[in-house]
Amino acid sequence: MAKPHELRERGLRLTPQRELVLAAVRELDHATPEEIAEKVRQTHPGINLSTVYRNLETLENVGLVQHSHLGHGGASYHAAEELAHLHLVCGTCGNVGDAPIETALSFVNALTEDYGFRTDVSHFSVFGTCSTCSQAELS
Amino acid sequence: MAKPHELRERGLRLTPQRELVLAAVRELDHATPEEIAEKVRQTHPGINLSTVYRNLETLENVGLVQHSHLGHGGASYHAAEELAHLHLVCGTCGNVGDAPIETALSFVNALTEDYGFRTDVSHFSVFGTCSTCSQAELS
DNA sequence: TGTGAACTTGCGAATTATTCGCAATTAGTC
DNA sequence: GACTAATTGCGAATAATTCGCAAGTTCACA
Ligand SMILES: [Mn+2]
Ligand SMILES: [Mn+2]
Ligand SMILES: [Zn+2]
Ligand SMILES: [Zn+2]
Repeated sequence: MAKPHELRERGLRLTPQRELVLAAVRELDHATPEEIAEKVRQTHPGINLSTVYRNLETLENVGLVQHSHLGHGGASYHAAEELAHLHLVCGTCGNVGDAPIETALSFVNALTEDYGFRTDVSHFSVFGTCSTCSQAELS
Repeated sequence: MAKPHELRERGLRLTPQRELVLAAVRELDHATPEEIAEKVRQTHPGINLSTVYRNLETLENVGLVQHSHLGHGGASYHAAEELAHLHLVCGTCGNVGDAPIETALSFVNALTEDYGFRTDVSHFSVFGTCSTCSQAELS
């Protein structure tokens, strides 16, 4: 995982920390910097949280990882090559569900046509109420 | 602005701070707690930031204000009675554009039908690249 | 194989955003 | 007016993220 040339190819130096951060992002899904740090510590206990933050930023700059917002703040990271999908976040129970990007296709196209706005579907979260919580509301 | 009974009706006590916070949310648009505090200070210089936070939470609980996320974190508040609209946030220049909710109608309906997910269109921000930045990219 | 410049890391401190605890102050009720 | 519960201000506590800097590493190249 995280072959050397993936990083060098993009002009990045290859350090154990950087490789491990990238590997962790790929293994975990929608992971926060803190969760990524924890994962990396299984192999490299000494890694500092600020190193994780710096590497996430660097890796995002060269397009190897991306972040999105699932909760009311903070960022979660995922591998860039991962299949893009929508996040349906329930504001009541906090659950995060997935949906294929195609669901948003006509919406995305409408924004492009009407405003010339190119939507990054994988970055935005869709907030609302999940079906479970909707039903519970009927009480 | 912020007539007494609006608050009492909902079981809230009427304090100058609370009235002013609500008034500020209505005058400003997409305001952060800090911006709201500043606005309130024009009339009531002594207000504490934590009072603003507490009142925003209280007002949101009774449905008078709502929050949404425009940037990469933090929350912005707006009056609940305000016409709901989408926020198109450009990740390149940071601009926040508006679009009518209708644009998302078929998308929202699809989520309801496929997942029973009731989308809160006014809460989610749509990330992407605005037309200006898209064009600038062609260089 | 060295060497050195540029890049990274660890560490602790600084920021920023938000929340808490608590005593003093008010608002609403009777 | 008197009482009770809600609210405020204040300062401290958290949490999340960023910075500065000295020490350690990586990589290019001699
Ligand atoms: Mn939110
Ligand atoms: Mn973001
Ligand atoms: Zn739910
Ligand atoms: Zn832009």
